[in-house]
Amino acid sequence: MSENPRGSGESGAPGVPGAPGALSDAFTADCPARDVLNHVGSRWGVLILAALGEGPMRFHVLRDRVGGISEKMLSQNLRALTRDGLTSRTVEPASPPRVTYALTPLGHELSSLFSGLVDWITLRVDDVLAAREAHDGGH
Amino acid sequence: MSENPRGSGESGAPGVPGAPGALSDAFTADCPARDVLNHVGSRWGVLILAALGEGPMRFHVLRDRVGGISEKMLSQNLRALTRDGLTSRTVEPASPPRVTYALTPLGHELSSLFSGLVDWITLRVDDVLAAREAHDGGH
DNA sequence: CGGTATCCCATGCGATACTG
DNA sequence: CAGTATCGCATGGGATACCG
Repeated sequence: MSENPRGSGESGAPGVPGAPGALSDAFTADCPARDVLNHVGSRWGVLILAALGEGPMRFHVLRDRVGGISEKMLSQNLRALTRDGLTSRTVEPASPPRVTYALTPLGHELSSLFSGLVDWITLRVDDVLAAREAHDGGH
Repeated sequence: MSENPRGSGESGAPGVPGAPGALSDAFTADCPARDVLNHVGSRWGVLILAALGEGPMRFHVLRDRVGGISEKMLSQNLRALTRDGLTSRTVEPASPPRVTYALTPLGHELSSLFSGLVDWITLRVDDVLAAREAHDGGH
């Protein structure tokens, strides 16, 4: 994403980025919170964290659990999540190398939120589909 | 929302979209739930729904609230969300046209989840940043 | 098994301009 | 005010091939 040319000219928006101890929320364009949101709320981030909420998993198990993800994307997202302190990577030295990913305490909090999201979608997907058809058909 | 429920777990045969009685969750690649997740969990979808959780808003107010969004993206996302039955679009016939967007009951449920996410990020962004610096510095 | 590197295309998204 | 249309590029992300 690019810089916001208008800067922080938000009217009434809470949080001034850069101010010491200021409350910076994800609604503000130029603040770190937005960056974290884009990481974590990416196409695969949600599913990976939600999957790891079910327990630690090895690479291929995780790849299996998150349907449709490529190894490249899994690896890439996992590195980003580990860098952000949300997941941990543990290597057990064995003849077949054994790498396990797990949630950190920080990641566990997020995982709970995302599990809630996944659950909501499972519950409401029919309603959304019905609304979509009603909208397309009726219009 | 759920603490850590296995509610979204796989029950029986996974990965067969359209199978009668099959529970289709967002972990499955080719199911509608995944599609909904990608819509709703997009870069702007989260912020738009979270913003509308504060109350109905007109176009430019919403554009102001969601820092950095272009009018094109706002319009595009708003149409998608309305099509999915998550937001409503109300036009008041006036000399300056007055259009107000609001959450539907369905959208309100999602908005609550996303507000939780935004709040979490606001709370934990410092921890993530610290972890990132520790990772980069130590590496 | 658990990755990384390269190629390449699809599309998300911003900038700009135009409309009712 | 509240959008839509068009252009163009940066990025996301799949396919494939290769490495420890």
